[in-house]
This record gives sequence, structure tokens and C-alpha cells, in this order.
Amino acid sequence: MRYWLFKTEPSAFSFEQLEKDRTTPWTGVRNFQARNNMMEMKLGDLGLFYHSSIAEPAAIGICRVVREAYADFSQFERGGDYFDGRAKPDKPIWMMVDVEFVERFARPVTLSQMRGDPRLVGMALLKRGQRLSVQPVMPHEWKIVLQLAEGTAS
DNA sequence: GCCAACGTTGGC
DNA sequence: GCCAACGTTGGC
Repeated sequence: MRYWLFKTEPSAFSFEQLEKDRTTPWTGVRNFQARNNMMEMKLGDLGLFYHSSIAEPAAIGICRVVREAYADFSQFERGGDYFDGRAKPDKPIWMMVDVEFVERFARPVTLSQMRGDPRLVGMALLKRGQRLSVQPVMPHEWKIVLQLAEGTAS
């Protein structure tokens, strides 16, 4: 079982919305590396849910992969924001997974908090210029972030 | 198949 | 709102 990070601007899709909806298709990813990450996901994999482009960017909870990669419907929506004319129903370009709400952190783990933790040096999210909206999280990083969320870390 | 131009992301 | 980083596009 592997760990991931799902990045989203809360103005576009928020963790609050996921909590309400319980599950959602992770539509709209238009980056090959992020897509490839989703294609590696297995049922039951867990993800950090991360809010970006806000005053205090932070991981605020956990979600779980409940459907493995399949064609992102939005690439076929002519006139939609994510339409891609190169894609055909039998030859999709963009893929997505479904994720479900698991839990909200007692305390969000902020970007600056993660940056300030020497054990998280090397985490993809903290790498210079890292903009991937879907990225892998190493097991030890996962554990540390969860500790920070519980407030039990040193 | 190189690479300059361009667009987007996202922290600050 | 700025701008660095970096993926993508398209001319050659």
C-alpha cells in the first residue's frame, strides 16, 4: 500500500466539499507525471489532502483511493475547461481516480511546519519548484505528517 | 529532435 | 500581484 498527496485549490475543490460528498472523481489533472502517479494507485492507497494557493497552505486531512485509474470524463466535454480534442473515448489521454473522505486532521499541518521539520527534507512537496498536483509520499514522511497533525511530535 | 517562446502553478 | 520554476508547444 502506498501513500500520495492530492493538491487542490480550495476555491476549486475543497476538503469540506469532499467531506460532504464522501467521494469524488479526481478530475482535471492535465500533467503527465501527475497522471502517471494516479495510474500507479491501488485501491486502498491513502492520500494527504493538501490545500494550495491560500494564505496558509496545509495538509488538512486524509483521503483514500476507492477506484483505480480510468478515463477522465472532462477531456471529452467539448467547450469545457478540460476538453482535449486529441483524446478519443477509445483512446483517452487523461486519467483519474476516485477518492473518498477518511478523516480531517485535528490540526492542519502547514507548509511552513513541514518545511521546518528536518525529517521531511526531501519530501516532494518541499522540493524547489515542485508543482505536481498529485505526488507520492514516502511511508516515513506519511508517519511524520500524521504525528504533526496529532500534535504529538516533538 | 532541438530549443525558444509561452502558459501555468503556487508560494510569497 | 509578482515572479521563479518548469511543462508544453511549435517552428525549424
